[in-house]
Formats: sequence, C-alpha cells, structure tokens
Amino acid sequence: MPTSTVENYVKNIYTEQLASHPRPVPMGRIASLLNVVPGTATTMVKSLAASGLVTYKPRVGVHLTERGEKLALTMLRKHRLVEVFLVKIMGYDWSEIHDDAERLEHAVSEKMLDSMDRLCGYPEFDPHGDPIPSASGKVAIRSLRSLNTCTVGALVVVARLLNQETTFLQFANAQGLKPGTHLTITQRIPSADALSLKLENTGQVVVLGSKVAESILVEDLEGHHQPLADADR
Amino acid sequence: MPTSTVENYVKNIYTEQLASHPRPVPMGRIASLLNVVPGTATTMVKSLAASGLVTYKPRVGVHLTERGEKLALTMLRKHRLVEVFLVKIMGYDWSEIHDDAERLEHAVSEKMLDSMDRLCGYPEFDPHGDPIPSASGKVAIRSLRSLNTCTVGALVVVARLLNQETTFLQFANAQGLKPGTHLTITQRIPSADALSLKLENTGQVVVLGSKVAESILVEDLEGHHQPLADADR
DNA sequence: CTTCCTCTTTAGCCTTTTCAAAACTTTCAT
DNA sequence: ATGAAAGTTTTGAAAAGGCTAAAGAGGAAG
Repeated sequence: MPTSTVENYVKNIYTEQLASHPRPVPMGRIASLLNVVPGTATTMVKSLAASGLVTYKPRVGVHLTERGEKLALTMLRKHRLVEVFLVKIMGYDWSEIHDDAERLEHAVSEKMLDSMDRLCGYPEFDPHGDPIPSASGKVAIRSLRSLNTCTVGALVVVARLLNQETTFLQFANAQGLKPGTHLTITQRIPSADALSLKLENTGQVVVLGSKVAESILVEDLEGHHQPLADADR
Repeated sequence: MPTSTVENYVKNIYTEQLASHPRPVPMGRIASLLNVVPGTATTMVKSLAASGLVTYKPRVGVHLTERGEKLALTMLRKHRLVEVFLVKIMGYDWSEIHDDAERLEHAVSEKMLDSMDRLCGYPEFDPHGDPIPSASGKVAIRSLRSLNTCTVGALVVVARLLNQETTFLQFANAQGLKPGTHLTITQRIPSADALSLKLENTGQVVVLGSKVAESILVEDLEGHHQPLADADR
C-alpha cells in the first residue's frame, strides 16, 4: 500500500500534469506544491520512479506512468467525494472542507467510499465544481470558459472555482459566487482591470478583479457562443 | 500534535490499565497489544515518558499521566463515535466496523467529530456497548455482569461485547446476540462447560461455551439481583 | 545459594521522509 | 562565448518507528 506521502505526490503531479501538458512536471513545481525543499522532491520522485509510479528524467521533470495515473485518479475520487460528503451529509460549508478532506482521503476504505457515493446520490462534481473520477477512472469533461473571457451582457452559470485557497473560497462564498449561481456580466472596466456582474437570484452586484475572474469558470446559458479565447485544455 | 502511533499506544495503555488496575501495565502486554517486538515497545514508551504522557518504571511498567489519560479518552471517544457513525449513518454492519474505525479515528477533526455526534443523536454507547467518553472526558459507568454469572431462569438484556475480534463479532451477530437483545438463561451444562439461552424476540436457542459467555456482558431485566461474582471494575 | 527461564532492555541497523547547504547544469543575455 | 541567475541534484544529518539479536535482571526451583 502506498503511504499517504506517496498518495499526495502522485495526486499533485497528476493535477499539475493536466496544466503543463505535454511537457513533464519540473521538480521545482512539485516541491512547492508539496511544501518541501527541492532536494526532498528529488529524493521522493526518485523513489516514486523506483516503484513504477512515475518516469523521471533528471533535470527535466516527471510524468505519471499508467499505474501512477490510476492511483492519482483514485485519490482524486476520494478527495472530491469526501468533499461532497462533508457538505451534503456532515453539514460543512463548502468553503471550509478542504483541510478535513485532505486528511480523510487517506483514511477512507473502498467500502466507505461506496457508502459515501450512495449517500450523496452518485455526484459527478464536487462542491467546487471539480469533476469526480468514476470508480473506473473516467473523468467527465466539460467545456467551460473563464469569467474573464465573457462578453458584456452574457448570461452564464458558475460551474467551477479553480482556486482552492480558503480565503478565496470564503470571499467567493460571501459574494454568493458558487457553482450553480446564475449571473450576467454587466460591465467591463479595463482601467481598473475589473469586471462587474449581477447575480440573477439576489440581484446583487459584484465587482471582481481580473485575477479573481480568471479562476472562476462558467458555462453559457444562452446561445451566444462567441469564442474569445481558449479556456480549455 | 501526537502521531497516530502515539495515539495508538496511549489508547491501548488506557484500556489495559483499566484491567490491570493498580499495577502498572507491563511492557510485554503493550508490545503484544500493538503487534510490535518488546524492544520497540520499550523505545516508544521511553519517548512517551519523555513527552509526559506516561510514567515509566524500568522492568516494572507504565502508567498514564493525566495528560496521557486525557489523550486516551479523546481517542476512545473518536473511535467509538466513529463506530456508531459507521453503523447509523454509513450503513455498516456492527460486526465489521472495527478496522475502518481504527483508521478513521486518527483523521477526524474536532469539527467532524461534533457533526458525527449530532447526526448520531449524541449516543452514550457504541455498537458493541462500550461507553463513549464525553467531550470533557467523562465515562458512563454501568454495573454489568458477565453472562457466565447469571442463574438459570434469569431474564437479561445484552449490554456489551468485550471481545472485538471480527470472527467473534460475526459469530455473535449470526446468533442474534447484540447489545439490546433480550434473552433468558434456560440451562447450564457444567459437563460441557456450556450455557443455553433463548432469545426473547426470535425464540431461537443458542448454546455458548463459557469462554464466549464470559465476554458477553448483560444487564438484569427483572428484580432478581442475585450477586454471584464481580463483573465490574 | 546457584541455576534456569522469562521478561526487559540495549545495541546496532534499516526505511521513510525531511532539511540545510554545497555542488552542479542549463539557459540567457550581453 | 561567457558568466551570472535559476533550477536541480548531492551530501550529510536527523526524527520516527520498526526489527534482530545479544545481554541483563529477577524470581522460582532445586
């Protein structure tokens, strides 16, 4: 059985690999994701390579092997299912689930996972809008766009929050911006690098910096479909 | 924060201390409870003593300090509350909760524990009938007697199973012997060292060896109250 | 009062995971 | 092309837990 340290390395390499795509994941990235000094990452990655979870090219970077990817998907499934469970069953607020999920994901058995899945109604997405891999390792793909790429006047629904930091999540939560929220882009203020939105249900107006808007992914609600940039992978 | 290894040592020393009472817990006992060689137990106990969780007299044994006892009660509370949770919320059978509880107890936060407590209706006993320490560390005391000490004809209710082994639990479960089961002692067969019982609700007759009967604690249902031996602490 | 036998401790090693600091490689700009 | 900056790897050490094997202590039994 892999230790929880190994599980964390593999999970983080997986999500990073999605972003850095054909290029391998560099050591520095791994070190900072896992909050260790670079030397530690080198040592660990060599041992991951020795157990056949990654391929490692010195001074270049890391790629998950098939086995590594499978383990990563299992961990992602556990993590995200635990998150849903904490919100739907345990009564957590969706902005405060991350830390507990991070610990629990290493302690839940397959049996426990099945129970959680059933109790939550076999969800496809976690409370941040991240897709939950199926037991067989399949991940639902949606074509979402960043709020940043939307034209003024567009009616969209929030689908996914990319930034998992507690402070960001609490901010988004306080503004009423969570997956499922319908909103219209009312104004773009280039001088302030900002975006103004109106929430459909409450009518509340929210102004966001483009940095924030970038990590909020939405889905178009009307037949607009004007492509401004690529926000997918 | 204590590691889960430390948590396990302290928890096991606590329950063992209840049994060996005024005498300190010997090293050999600790080693076998934790499935390690004696030398390992010695090393760990010395480090527990250094962190102020136990007092250790070489070649004699170990006693929990106040701090150690507090930690032990916290772990016992976590373990037993998790067990209730697995049965009442997650749909586990009460005979198969031990292993998962053993892993989860080290991963649940205070917040999670509170949620579980609320969801389960603030239970006082776990599915085996073991008392759940309160958040402040108080343990409910019941005066129970072993099934072995009951007279023929007595009507009793099963209150607690002392043996936590899966095989024993599955056997008890299959026989319908779980906390809450009402039964009458119908016969005592000294030649076979056995005891015959009739379950009140199903009418099923069960024959137990005295070894098994010893680890089943019951509560008298009628005003019989004939003390045969001591089964408390 | 020795001699065993049992239990406990010591000693020496191993594995994981981490850190700090030194020693490279690459890359990039001049 | 060269020399510094940036990113990586090595080296040496430490903490936590565990094991094996040898050595010690103490009580029971002759």
